[in-house]
Amino acid sequence: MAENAGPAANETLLFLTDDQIRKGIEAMFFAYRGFTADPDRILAVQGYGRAHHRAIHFINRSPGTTVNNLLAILGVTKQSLNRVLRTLIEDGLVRSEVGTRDRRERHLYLTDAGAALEHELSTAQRDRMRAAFRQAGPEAVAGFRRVLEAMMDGDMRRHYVRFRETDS
Amino acid sequence: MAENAGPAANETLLFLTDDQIRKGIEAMFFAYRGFTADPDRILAVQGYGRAHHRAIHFINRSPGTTVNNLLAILGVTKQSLNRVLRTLIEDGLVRSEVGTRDRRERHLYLTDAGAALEHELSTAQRDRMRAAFRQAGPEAVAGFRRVLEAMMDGDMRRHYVRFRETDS
DNA sequence: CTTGGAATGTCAACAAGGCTGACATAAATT
DNA sequence: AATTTATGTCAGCCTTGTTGACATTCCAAG
Repeated sequence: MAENAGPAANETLLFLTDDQIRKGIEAMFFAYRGFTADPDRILAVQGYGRAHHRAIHFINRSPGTTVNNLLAILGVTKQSLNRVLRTLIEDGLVRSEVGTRDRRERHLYLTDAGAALEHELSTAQRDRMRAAFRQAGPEAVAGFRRVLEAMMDGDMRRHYVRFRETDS
Repeated sequence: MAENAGPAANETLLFLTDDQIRKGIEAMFFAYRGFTADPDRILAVQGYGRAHHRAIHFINRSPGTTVNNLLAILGVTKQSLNRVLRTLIEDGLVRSEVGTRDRRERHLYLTDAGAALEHELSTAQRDRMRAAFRQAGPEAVAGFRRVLEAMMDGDMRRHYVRFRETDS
């Protein structure tokens, strides 16, 4: 959208000094901690971890997604995901259905209990994000998103962009 | 789910819809993966992990910092930090000096080898951050920082803000 | 139709790096 | 002298990453 063809070049490039870059790096580090803090607290009570949250989030995001699909998004090994998935299924939060078209595939859905936990987690995380957005203002939010999108690996950006298409 | 204000506020608060918030959440998730990907690759070769990177980063940022200081910044237990620190000291990347003013304290410094690894890691991470900053532009970077600062926990923001001053 | 390879998912075992609890030691403080 | 503070260590647990081995299913070539 808005392009940065603005002021004099030396002014503009101040934001690219090593010191500014390092400040950005530390901002990512500290902010990510805040980003995960609230869900982590909820998950700890139930004996789950961040991996469970990620699985629940993306199953909720794409009901009926396959294990392979989830692997590509989460970027972990299938064995690692499978362990998390197994506990979620055993605990009745996730339902796994054998594919009809291809019976090797397992399609994943949240149960009512799973949806309830998802809601609790995402509410906590959204509350913090919403407060930060509100405090920073709409233009800052647009910039936040532009920088983050530029920071993603290409294949991850693909997953991110694909999700965007589902909105309005 | 939506915590939208009245219809009149709709236009100005579009960036606070649940859908926008969710995009921000997923942007954080995917971007953080990119953020750590390059250092992770370097660290894996040397047999280190992200915990070593964090220790090295903050020792480099505040040479002579104490163990307790580092604990507060990193937000881990001393047992956990000590394990990482011990390997770094054994491998000759970090030097631990008994404090002169208070001889209970250990002041931490990077050795030349430690500084070399730090430089390799931060170069990789900075390159990506710089590319993202350049691509997004200065206004976006300002917004990025504003949102991240608002997302931090209060005590973490304290460490973040303090980084310019000579610490301890 | 059969068979071999590819895709998908599961089980087992191991390592990194969090955590808690208990305890030791040395130095500073009261 | 007693207590508190800063640090280090041992033991053991949990989550979550890894690889290796293996079962099941599908599909396509022979």
